[in-house]
Amino acid sequence: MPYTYEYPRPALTVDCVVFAFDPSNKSLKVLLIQRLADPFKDSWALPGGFVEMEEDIETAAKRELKEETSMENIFLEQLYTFGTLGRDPRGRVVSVAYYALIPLQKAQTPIAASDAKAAKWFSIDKLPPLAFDHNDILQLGLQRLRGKVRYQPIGFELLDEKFSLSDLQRLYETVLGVQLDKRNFRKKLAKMGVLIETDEYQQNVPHRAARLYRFDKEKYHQLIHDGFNFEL
Amino acid sequence: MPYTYEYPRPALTVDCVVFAFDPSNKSLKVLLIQRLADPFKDSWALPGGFVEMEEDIETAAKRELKEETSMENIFLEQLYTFGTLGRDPRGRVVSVAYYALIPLQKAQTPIAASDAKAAKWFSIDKLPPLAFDHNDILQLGLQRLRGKVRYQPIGFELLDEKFSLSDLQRLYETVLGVQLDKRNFRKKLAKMGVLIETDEYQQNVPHRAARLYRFDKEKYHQLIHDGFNFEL
DNA sequence: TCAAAAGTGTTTCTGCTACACCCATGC
DNA sequence: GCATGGGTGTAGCAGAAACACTTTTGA
Repeated sequence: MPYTYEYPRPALTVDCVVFAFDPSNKSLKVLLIQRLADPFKDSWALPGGFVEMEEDIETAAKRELKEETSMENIFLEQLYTFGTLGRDPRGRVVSVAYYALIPLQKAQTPIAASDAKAAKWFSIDKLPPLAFDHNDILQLGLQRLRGKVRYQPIGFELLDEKFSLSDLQRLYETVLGVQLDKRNFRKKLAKMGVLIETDEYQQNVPHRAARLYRFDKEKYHQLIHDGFNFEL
Repeated sequence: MPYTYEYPRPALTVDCVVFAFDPSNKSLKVLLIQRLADPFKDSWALPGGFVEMEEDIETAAKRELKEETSMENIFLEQLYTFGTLGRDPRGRVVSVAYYALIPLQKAQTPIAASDAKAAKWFSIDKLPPLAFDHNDILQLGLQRLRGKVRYQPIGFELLDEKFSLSDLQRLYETVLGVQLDKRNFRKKLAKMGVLIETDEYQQNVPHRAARLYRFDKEKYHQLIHDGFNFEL
């Protein structure tokens, strides 16, 4: 069933840089799949695939994500469109890259979809060589995450719905690669007033249990509307 | 000469949001073309066109820009890729949008390219209705410009190579939509040390002539390298 | 009782804000 | 000589940074 056009057209794909954060060892992780077929058979690559004709690009990205993680309602934003000649040995392929943030706790063990031999979380400082220009894409995603995390509250997307202040601090320290002062960090967040104190505490920890908080999206949007600026 | 593929493929285009700044009346301008053919014949639209098969996407954007403005070496950055179903009545068309910044002084009168009846600068607060989803694209470009101008020195791209401090201040006031204090603005810039004082002054002004400055790109990149952060 | 992390205030210092007058030039 | 924008310094204040000890819990 062939499709014919008057002028040549590139193929259109999506690729996803999926981040997760493990507070226990302060490591930022990326989801990779191992390719089942050539080109780059057995190489690790970003999850992705072709955009269907009757499907929005972002929908395609969500579909691919669901295949690998069985998760829906994931935080997802467009990152950049890669279309240099020769980036795919099969011919002209333009790829719209997205980045996604998911709470590691909720993420089940990743599933190898039909086009993958395996799917696995990799710590961003222990990455294997990647297929195509996927390393460029991944690095750009990382850069975007680091840039955006400090003036938009997207970091919360990497934590469970309820989290301790120390986990939040560990997240920021990891993503930004800095050391933060506990008291100043808490003071700043308290002043912003976008955290809701719950009555719950950590369970089964071998030390004093930390109180858990939730991010107050409503309040945040209201504050934004009034000209507030989230920062650090 | 038809081209045939096993699966259907969207057409790929580029669209450019081209900004310029007129310090004399503090207005931010956008370049629009008037469409020569259907769909949206006679409507105003962003300059753009199809991406050739053997051409990088950014190269396509530069080519389109050169056709309308006869300028090369323009500041150009990818903005977002628009691909919702139904955004073009002719069928599935995915458009990679770019935004460009050019110094109004250097820009000659825009030229209507082959696909355009006219090309004209519009002040962003007096825009005509636009074809396709081009208003969305334009607004996103504006948002990006406003967001980026405060922590990356891209504003200089909208000024001549040599400019007065007042022009620079007017630019920031216009883009950000705020009023700035002259002394504080100058103090901040002086402290950053990314401006080179020239020995030249404004010509033919009916008042004291302002000294002209240049942006020091070298110095800026060196400072960035040392962990400096441009802001405001 | 020990280990491990949670939780909590004050002081210092730096950087932002607010603010007004004289200067040079063209008409 | 007048109108127009160019150019310059200081004082007060708010917010960031630095910093150490007590509390709770499980083992």
